[in-house]
Amino acid sequence: MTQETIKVLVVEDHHVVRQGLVALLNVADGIEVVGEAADGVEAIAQFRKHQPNITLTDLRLPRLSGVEVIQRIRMETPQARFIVLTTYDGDEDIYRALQAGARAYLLKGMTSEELIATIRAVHAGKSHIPPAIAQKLAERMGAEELTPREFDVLEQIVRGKSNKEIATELDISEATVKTHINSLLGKLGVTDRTQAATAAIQRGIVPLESLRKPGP
Amino acid sequence: MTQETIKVLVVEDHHVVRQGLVALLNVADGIEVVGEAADGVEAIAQFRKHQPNITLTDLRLPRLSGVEVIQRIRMETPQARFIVLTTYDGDEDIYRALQAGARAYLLKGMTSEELIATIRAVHAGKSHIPPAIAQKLAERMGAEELTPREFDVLEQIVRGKSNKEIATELDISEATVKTHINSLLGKLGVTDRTQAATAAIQRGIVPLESLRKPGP
DNA sequence: GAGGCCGTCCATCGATGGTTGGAGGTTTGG
DNA sequence: CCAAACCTCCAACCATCGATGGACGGCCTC
Repeated sequence: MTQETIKVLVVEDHHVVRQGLVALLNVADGIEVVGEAADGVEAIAQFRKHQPNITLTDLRLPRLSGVEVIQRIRMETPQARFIVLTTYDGDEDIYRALQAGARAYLLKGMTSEELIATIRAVHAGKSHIPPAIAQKLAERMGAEELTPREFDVLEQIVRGKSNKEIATELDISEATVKTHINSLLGKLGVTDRTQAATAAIQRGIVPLESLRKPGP
Repeated sequence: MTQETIKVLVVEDHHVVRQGLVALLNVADGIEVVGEAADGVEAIAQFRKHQPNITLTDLRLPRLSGVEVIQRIRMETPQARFIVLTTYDGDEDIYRALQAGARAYLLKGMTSEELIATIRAVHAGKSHIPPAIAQKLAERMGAEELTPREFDVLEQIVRGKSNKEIATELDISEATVKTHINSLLGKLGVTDRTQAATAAIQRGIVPLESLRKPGP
């Protein structure tokens, strides 16, 4: 069965979690951790260096997000295989990760047996999406895509800006802001800006970290 | 130095993270993991059974939150010592954990050396709060406490309810709702309900998980 | 080139939200 | 017992928001 060992790259920014994962995987039969990375840039460097069979990665990473890591690596190595392992389960994250080419999406709550089984399965060419995740994905699929402009407006709403402020910020009229809001409310399936803000956060459309300060 | 081994209870709901922590701690000198728990109720049972010197716990747990676990255990065993280890850094969480009697608050990003050093320090009777956390705590200290009623209203705001709906829900007049909102806006240092909602989520005043559905 | 989608703009209107400045009742703690 | 903090309610005002129904040019695709 396990005639060849599976080379795994572990990408995770929390030290203790990463060390734990490495420890877990290294005792597993036929799996060898060939590299570790604590952020997106490092992840790409480590990938180039070790050419792992499987890259196990978190989504929220410093410097480059997990999705970006997947996209960039697949540009140079399309056959690379990815498993996303994260705490978050916002629809948008799942969608984007799978869209980018991840073969599996696991939540950190799963057991190490499941993790190892998934690594073997993905290495064997299969995909694996747990039912709970598939469910969310299905919901997300039915939803309409926000246009770039609507996204800009939504972001400002989450930052607590008024229509007038958004108009100034994006250099458009307040009427236009209202138009965008109106259509994004519909797409998100909500009825006012406050609901839009919480929905955006919950679904991971606007990452909570981006709220701290950074202006455009 | 380490004449006696420190007995540690690890409370963490994510399997892989917990296994990782246990693996890390067990190789450390003078530290022994005497029990593990995946939720709050189990944590209390394990504590009673093993009487650990240190309880290392996450805050977000199924069934009983980390804060509740700390409070309940300290009722029967006031000298119990707690280290909170979490991914989240909302001001409110930090405040409540420390308030409940935690001796240290660490983010999962820290190295295993730091973790082990902190366990030793806390066991030796010291407290340890990293500077970044102390900073947040200081901010939170300057803020006024929300009254229970204001909290109720805030929760409804986060759920996207209108003033009228909140009035019905809490069985008070819309005027009263407005009064509460007015005063909570002031306390949170924001100017409208949308900002109040995002601030509440960011600071951990209203947990994001509570948004899924559960009515009163 | 016709139909779509997008982004921009507009006006109007009713609904909702936030401000101000009261006022009365309760509970709690010194 | 009194003060302080809380909860409740009110009215009336203005600002903001969201809904509606257009309108126009640009761009892409078929």
